[in-house]
Amino acid sequence: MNLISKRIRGMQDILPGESEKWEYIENVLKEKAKLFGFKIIRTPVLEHTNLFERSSGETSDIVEKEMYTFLDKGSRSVSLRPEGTAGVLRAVLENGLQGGNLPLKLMYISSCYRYEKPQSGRLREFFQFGLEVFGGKSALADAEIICVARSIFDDLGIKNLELEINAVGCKECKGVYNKAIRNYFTAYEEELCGVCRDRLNRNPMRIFDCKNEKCKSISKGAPVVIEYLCKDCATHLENLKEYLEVFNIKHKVNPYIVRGLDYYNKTVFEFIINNSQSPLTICGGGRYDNLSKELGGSDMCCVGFGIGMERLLMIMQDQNLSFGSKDDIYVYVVSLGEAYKNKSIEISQRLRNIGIIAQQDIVGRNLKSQVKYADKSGCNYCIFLGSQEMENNVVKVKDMASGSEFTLGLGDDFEKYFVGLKNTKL
RNA sequence: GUGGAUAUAGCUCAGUUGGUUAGAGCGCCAGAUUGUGGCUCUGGAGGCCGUCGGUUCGAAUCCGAUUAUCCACCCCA
Repeated sequence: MNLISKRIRGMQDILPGESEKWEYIENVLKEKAKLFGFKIIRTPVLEHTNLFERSSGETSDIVEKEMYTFLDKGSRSVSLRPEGTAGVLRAVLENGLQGGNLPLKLMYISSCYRYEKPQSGRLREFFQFGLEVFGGKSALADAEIICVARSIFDDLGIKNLELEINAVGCKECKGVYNKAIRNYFTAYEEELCGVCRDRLNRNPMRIFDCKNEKCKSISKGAPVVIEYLCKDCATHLENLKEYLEVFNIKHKVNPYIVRGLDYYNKTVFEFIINNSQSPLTICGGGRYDNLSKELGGSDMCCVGFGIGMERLLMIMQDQNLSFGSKDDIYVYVVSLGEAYKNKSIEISQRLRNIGIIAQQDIVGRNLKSQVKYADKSGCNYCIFLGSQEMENNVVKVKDMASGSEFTLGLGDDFEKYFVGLKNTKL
């Protein structure tokens, strides 16, 4: 086929067969978050570019080379959101929700965009599920969202999942620590890889992320943030650990977790899958108490996380997990000629009115082809409507699984029968 | 951004040293069976051989460029 236009690079069509899996996961995510009092927020895909420059940091890779940024017709620089948090926080501040009933708990499923080289599990358009709690200073807020994540993964049946937490300190302890760590790495400057030498000046903590063996071994001897926490930050971490105990959530402290976005303070955490060749992070988040002020808002404590939907789906498929079972009933109304079309429309409508999926022939096929189509599209029951049935005001019902047939009157019994089927299936 | 592989029907792929009108399996549509799905048989539709250019009497096949996809690296949620 020679279409005049094809899918844009890095974009994905989610077709029936696949879309049901998304629907299932999204429902689990939303329902679970609702149980903790989270409400859905929807924000625009497009934001002014400076929002992301401020939130992610102007020198971050995301802003420097991965954003879809362009001028709109009024010559304003706008960008497709590369992540979910900034837009949500902007919306909260702009609509004055920070002055309302706090803590405010919000969730979202957003499409996000990054101009990267596409690879399996990393497309240019991707979906992120996120939770944010605004106005929660206590470590209980941190613990609670971690608990939501943990419960979601448990509900989905994800295996080999570990929670790692860390503290990256506040402005003060971060400053002291950055000095210490810069001193340490400067001693090894010659041995570091090129990228890390650059990191040494810009953001030395990121050296921990390097996969270069040499850099890794040097990192091992480096001082860790936890040893440099101020009293407040240290207490916060201790409280978090205690709350996690109460929630009965296993965790370990990994002092080397440094998340890509540098707006985090105090708590950072990741859920990591350990069954594959290399560990894979499927959920990352933390506290970002300073971002609200950074964006020009009032002082407000924030904590949140994001889950990459594509990655979550991939892991579930790798682990052969179930995406729920469909308990819908689907009935196909087979009519044996044009003369019975109107009646078949009426019957289909009666079924839909009681919440049963109903289809009928709309292309004028013969009986055999109608049944074939019905079967292939997964129908549970076929209803036959022909001259014999019309005369007696009945239909013939066929159970497609067993192949058995019986006659059903078109009075009230008709609805009663299918409602009954529905109830036994639930 | 770097390297490697690939591109032929809706899908998975054959296609000889360059040689008539481009092939199979699956899927799709229909018939065999004028009131019944899964099995079988028969027929049919569906192709600018990714795109552009070059070599040649002749290109799906050789050469160049370009685009896209996959894998690894780089980077990163």
